[in-house]
Amino acid sequence: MLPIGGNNLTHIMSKKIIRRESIIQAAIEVFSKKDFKTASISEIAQKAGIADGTIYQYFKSKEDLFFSIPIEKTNEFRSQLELHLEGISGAFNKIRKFVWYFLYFFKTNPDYGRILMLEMRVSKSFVKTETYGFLKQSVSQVMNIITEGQNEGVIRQDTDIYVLRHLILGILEHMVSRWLLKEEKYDLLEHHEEVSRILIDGLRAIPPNHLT
Amino acid sequence: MLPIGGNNLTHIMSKKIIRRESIIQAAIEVFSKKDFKTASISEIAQKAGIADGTIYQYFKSKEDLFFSIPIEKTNEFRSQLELHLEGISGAFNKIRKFVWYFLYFFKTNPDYGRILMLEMRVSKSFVKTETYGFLKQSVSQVMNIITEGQNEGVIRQDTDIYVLRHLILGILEHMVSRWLLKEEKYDLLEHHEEVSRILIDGLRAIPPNHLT
Amino acid sequence: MLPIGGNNLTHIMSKKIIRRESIIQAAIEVFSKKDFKTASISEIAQKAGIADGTIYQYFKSKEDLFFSIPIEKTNEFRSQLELHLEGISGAFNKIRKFVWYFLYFFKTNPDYGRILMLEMRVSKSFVKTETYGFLKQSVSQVMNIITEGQNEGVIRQDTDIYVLRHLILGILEHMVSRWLLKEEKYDLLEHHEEVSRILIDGLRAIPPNHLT
Amino acid sequence: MLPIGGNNLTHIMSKKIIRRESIIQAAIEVFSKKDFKTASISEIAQKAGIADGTIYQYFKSKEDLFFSIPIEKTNEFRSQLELHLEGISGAFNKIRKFVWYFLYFFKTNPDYGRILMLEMRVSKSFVKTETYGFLKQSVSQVMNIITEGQNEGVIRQDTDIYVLRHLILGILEHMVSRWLLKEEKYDLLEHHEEVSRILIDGLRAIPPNHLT
DNA sequence: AATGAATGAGAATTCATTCAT
DNA sequence: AATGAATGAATTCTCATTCAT
Repeated sequence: MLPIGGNNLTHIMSKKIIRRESIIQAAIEVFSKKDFKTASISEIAQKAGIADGTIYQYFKSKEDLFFSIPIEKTNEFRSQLELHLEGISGAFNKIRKFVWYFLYFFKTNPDYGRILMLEMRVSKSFVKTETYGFLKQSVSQVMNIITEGQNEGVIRQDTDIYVLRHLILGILEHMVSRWLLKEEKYDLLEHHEEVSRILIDGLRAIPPNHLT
Repeated sequence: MLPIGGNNLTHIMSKKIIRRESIIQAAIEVFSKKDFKTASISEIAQKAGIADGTIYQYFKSKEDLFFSIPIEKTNEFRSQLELHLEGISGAFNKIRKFVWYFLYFFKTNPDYGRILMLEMRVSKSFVKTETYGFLKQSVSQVMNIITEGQNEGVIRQDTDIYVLRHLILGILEHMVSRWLLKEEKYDLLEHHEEVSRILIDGLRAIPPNHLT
Repeated sequence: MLPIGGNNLTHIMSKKIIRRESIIQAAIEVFSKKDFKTASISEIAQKAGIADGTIYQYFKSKEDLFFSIPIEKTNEFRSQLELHLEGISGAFNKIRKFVWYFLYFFKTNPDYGRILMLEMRVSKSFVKTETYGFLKQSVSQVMNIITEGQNEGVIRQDTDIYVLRHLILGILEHMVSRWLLKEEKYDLLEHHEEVSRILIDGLRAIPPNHLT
Repeated sequence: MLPIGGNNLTHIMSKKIIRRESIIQAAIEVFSKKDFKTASISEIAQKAGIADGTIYQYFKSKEDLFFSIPIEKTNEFRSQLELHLEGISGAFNKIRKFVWYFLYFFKTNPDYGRILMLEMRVSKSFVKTETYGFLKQSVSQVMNIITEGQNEGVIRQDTDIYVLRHLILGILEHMVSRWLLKEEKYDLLEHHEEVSRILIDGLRAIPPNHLT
């Protein structure tokens, strides 16, 4: 027979975790439709099926709840990306996969995309958050791939590595943002191959004879 | 001597126009520091040196005022850009100039940049505005340059022209946004040549032998 | 004919002052029935016949409104007291009058009394207010009377003057407080002569032969 | 050996009493820092090392807990006072001792003083409490002393005995209140002799020749 | 045309109290 | 008996907008 106390504790813990996650899920739905100021705690509580006050047992404030959203989502992104990159060799192949996965992730998480791309990414207070630091780390894989490509000799070394990262992420974030603003009316993955191709040609070492 | 009536009318008209512009100028200052919800009509009125109620003689609502900001700024951007492209031949040279001018414009207009890049570009209601359509036109020059390059045979034709445009603007907007969020702590023009080079290599027709 | 502008301005000013006073009057009524925390801005606004928000055009906050109450009341107290002391000579006669007037003032201003005696006088944050300093000044007349009596040689000089002041005010405040807590069921002025007599005997110089 | 059941019961009983007292002790600490409304049950529970809900096993409500505070403290005051008066003869000597003990008690119990003097003494609902009646009894010793003095012929009989009591308690309560509001920055006992002297001179029968 | 006083809807947050475990 | 999660009522203050002057 298992000890009742331990069992009970576990049960309570998981109940708390489940509720916390259900609040975050409700928050994602609400914040993806209205901006931070416009969205209301009441609406989130209602969607989560709990009382307004209960939210404050799990989060210090509306802002705390808001900034808690990316944390689990980022973990999901990062761990899945790792799986997808598994077994792929060559920097360019990895970049192709990264481009695809980035777009795929937001295609399948448009609500979260709206929050991250159209709200947070653009908020000065978010940049000061620790969540932001956490998020930046999470795309550090891009940096690794670039470095790998430079070591392989296939990616140009005449350019600041941060500039290259900005290029890649800038393009991808822009694509996702436009797609969301256009209300997801087309397939976000549609052009992923073309985009990869151009990106890779831009990054490639030993560029072709300049004619211009 | 001109008829007094007409003179008077002109005088009144210009007074109205001048006041309208002074309101917009005040709005740019205020909206660049606070987001749409946080900024207050009162503060704008105070900065413009008029009464709160007076703003409603010139603009239907807070939103109307907000969305009126880009119009004159866009005209300025477009006309100046034309001057800068004057006399330059070759699609790649024009792209280099466009990249430079785009960054230069926001380097010298950071307040407007904050509003356009960190607020409007990301607002669903803005996308539905006629101002948005107007803004899109204003970067149509990029499209012309791309087409020109394709006709010259120097820009790849295997890729959707809209995708190419997104690439260019996505990178530039991303650069400006990051710079603004980092509180303009570095020189926005710092990397403009590297960025142009990579962009052009990515766009270039007859890409080099693929080794990957 | 008087200048319209001036007339108009005066008119507006007095309207603002009148409204301010009507808010304070409503606040006195409400705060005298409920303590600071329990009383609500809504109730005050309703009693003043205006919208909740209007109060915030006249007072920065609930606290600001609360602490604004004593200011005009204190002015009233002080100026009336001066009139009542006019023409009275002799420190003891003045003390008798002061005792009478103090009790009389709160007998005729019980609502204000409840606020001052049962709320403010007992609040640590009030002691830090400038209103508190203002209030202390307002009873400085007591000090003058005591000093006068000491110079006349009729009031004892073996005791700290502040102690004497505390004695007088302590007794009077206590009488008012008890009377208010007992819901004004008896006449506050009932014992004013006895109290004066005892007080004066306590203060008197050349005390009688101590037998104890 | 005593029967186990009885022992156990006693044990349980005392455990309940001890916990009740520890809650009251925690309440004194918390209520002395914040007023009734501002103090929270949560904070009291935390300070007592128990769960919020547990408090409601010992007290009906927050108010009930609040008003339970003075009961034991009053018993302490009364019994100690009796000891201090023991063996002292003469009404004036007793008054001197009473003044001293009153101030001494609050000097050594400032937390309770804050609650009694700055909160309860001023609360209309407290006056209706049975605790209030109990408290009033506890200072009935003053009445006894006054009567004693009148019988001895040393205390004036031309004045209502309740007025005399109010005088004494009013002065003492005022002294304690001021001292607490001034954050105990000086010695509360500093002036106790002067105060006694003046009080006694005020109360004394056959007052000196009135010159006024 | 300009003013600015008045409006009143709206929202985050706190906390005493309950009750299932 | 003890717990502490959940409740939901209650309140201050802000601010876009209106409208009488």
